[in-house]
Order: sequence, then structure tokens, then C-alpha cells
Amino acid sequence: MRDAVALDRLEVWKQKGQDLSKCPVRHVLDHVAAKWTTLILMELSKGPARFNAIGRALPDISKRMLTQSLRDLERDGLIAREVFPTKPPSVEYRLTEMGLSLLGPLGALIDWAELHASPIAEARRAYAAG
Amino acid sequence: MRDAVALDRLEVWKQKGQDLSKCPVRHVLDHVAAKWTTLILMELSKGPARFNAIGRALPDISKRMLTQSLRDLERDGLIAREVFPTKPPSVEYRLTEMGLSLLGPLGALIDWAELHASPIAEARRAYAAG
DNA sequence: TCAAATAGGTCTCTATCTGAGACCTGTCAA
DNA sequence: TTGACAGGTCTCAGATAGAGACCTATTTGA
Repeated sequence: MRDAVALDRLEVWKQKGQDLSKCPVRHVLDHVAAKWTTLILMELSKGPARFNAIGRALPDISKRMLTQSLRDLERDGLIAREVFPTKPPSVEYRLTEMGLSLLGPLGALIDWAELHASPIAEARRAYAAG
Repeated sequence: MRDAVALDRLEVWKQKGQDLSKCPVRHVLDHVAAKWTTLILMELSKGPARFNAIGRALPDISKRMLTQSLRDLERDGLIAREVFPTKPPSVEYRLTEMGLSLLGPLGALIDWAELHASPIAEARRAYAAG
């Protein structure tokens, strides 16, 4: 059922003569899916956090990418950025309503990923073996 | 609930002293996130299809990326590749059980994306406006 | 009093990845 | 014999990601 629905959307879009590369769903997926945004959202699902705290939670993200990913998420309204006039000033990031609403579907995906991690690892071994 | 669960996984993983960058969940997400794999899976959700048919359905994918994405998906056991000895030989790709099982969570994400496409577009406009 | 740390970034450089498109092998139809 | 289709591979230029030095300002510690 759901598959058919997902599918039809692509078809409907195409039949509208739209440029598939500008499909909004694709656009959204592109960066919901982007390498770091999922991890950042997961981290913020615990509660608001500051720049360096997020950085520490995700030790292998560079500051550059952290900044960029946070800006992306902010621009799309998934997280909010607030500056506090402490000295030195601190900046807090938190999920918006919309960001929060993404955790459900994202969680389902993570569940799937965890459930299938070992079959996938196995498939890779088999593939590598020939 | 689910958020706490999703979160804890990251924590648990970290506390095991594992290299976060090798976390299997992350690995799986990485290519759910990959630019084309989601679209290919959606296309194959209709039924098995051949190389060029997939290419036609996704007009702005280059052959190079199509080949590469298909190999990735095959290697991880999400799709299967079968060569038929027609002349010229034809190659059919289809979802495996595991690939099929991913459509559910993926569909949820797509539903979300479609539902929030316009709020996101609005957020972007607002952000751009200053 | 000098050094280091914290906070939140920016800048530059390099390595990797992507996309466009030419090319290849083989068979068939016109 | 020329072109079309099938399913790719190859090369090259341009875009993108990651590492890490650097920046401003304030506070802490030695």
C-alpha cells in the first residue's frame, strides 16, 4: 500500500512535467539524509545543546561541517539558534516543533538500520568473497 | 519514547568505546542518505527493472552514478542483480526481502518530507529574508 | 603577568566525490 | 554499413568534505 503511494508520488510529479531534480520531496530528503544532520537531530533530541557540546558528542565532525550542518537545519526551520549574552557569548541550539516531528520517521529508519546491521554486514562479506 | 531509544543507542555505542564513525547504524544511514539510492529503491518498489529503465525513470542520474549506486545496493543485499542471456544480454534488478523491508521506514520519511515541504520552503524564504 | 582554556566560529588547503559525456562490445534491423 | 539498443567503463573538470590553523574576547591558574 504504502509502497504504491510512495511510488505514485514520483510518477505524479513526473507527469506534471516537473523537473524531477526540483521535486521538493527529493530536496527534503537530500538533506534530511545528509551525512551529519541525522546525528545532530538525534543529539538534540535529548534537549537543547550548545555548539561545542554537539561537537563533543559527535567527535568526528569537523567544526566546519558542524557549522554548516547547523546552518542548514536552521535555515529549514528544523532547529532554532539562540545566542545568550554571557561572556563569552554562548549559543544554544534546540529542535523546533517541526524538527521534533521528524524524530518519529527518523527513529523508524534507525530501528531498521539497527535491526539489519548484521545481515548487511554479512551481505558485504559475501559480496567481497566473490 | 522512541527519541530516548534512538538517543540511547548512540550513547551506548559510545560507551562501548567504539569508534563512532564505524557505528553500523551510521553506516546504514549513510547510504540511505546517499543521493540516489532512495530514488532507486522507490523505483524498484514497482517491480523489477532493467538498467536503462531505471536510468530513464531517473532522468538526471548519470550512468556512472547509476552503476555505482546499484553496486552499493547490491553489495549490501538490498537489491539483487540478475543477468539474462538474451542478445544483447539484459540485466534485471529487483528488491530483496531486506530491500523490501526498508520501504516501510523509507515511506514514513517520504510522507514526512511531503507533508513538510511547504513549511520548509517557507522557513527558507524567511531565513533568506533575514 | 604570562599562558592556557572556553566559546563560537572562519579560512585555507587538500583529498575525495560527483556529474557530463566519450567510448566499448556485441547483436539486430533497415 | 549505418544506426540503435543493451549495459556498462573511462577520463576529466568542478563541487564538496575534512583537517586543522587562526581569530576575538574573557576568565582561570601558576
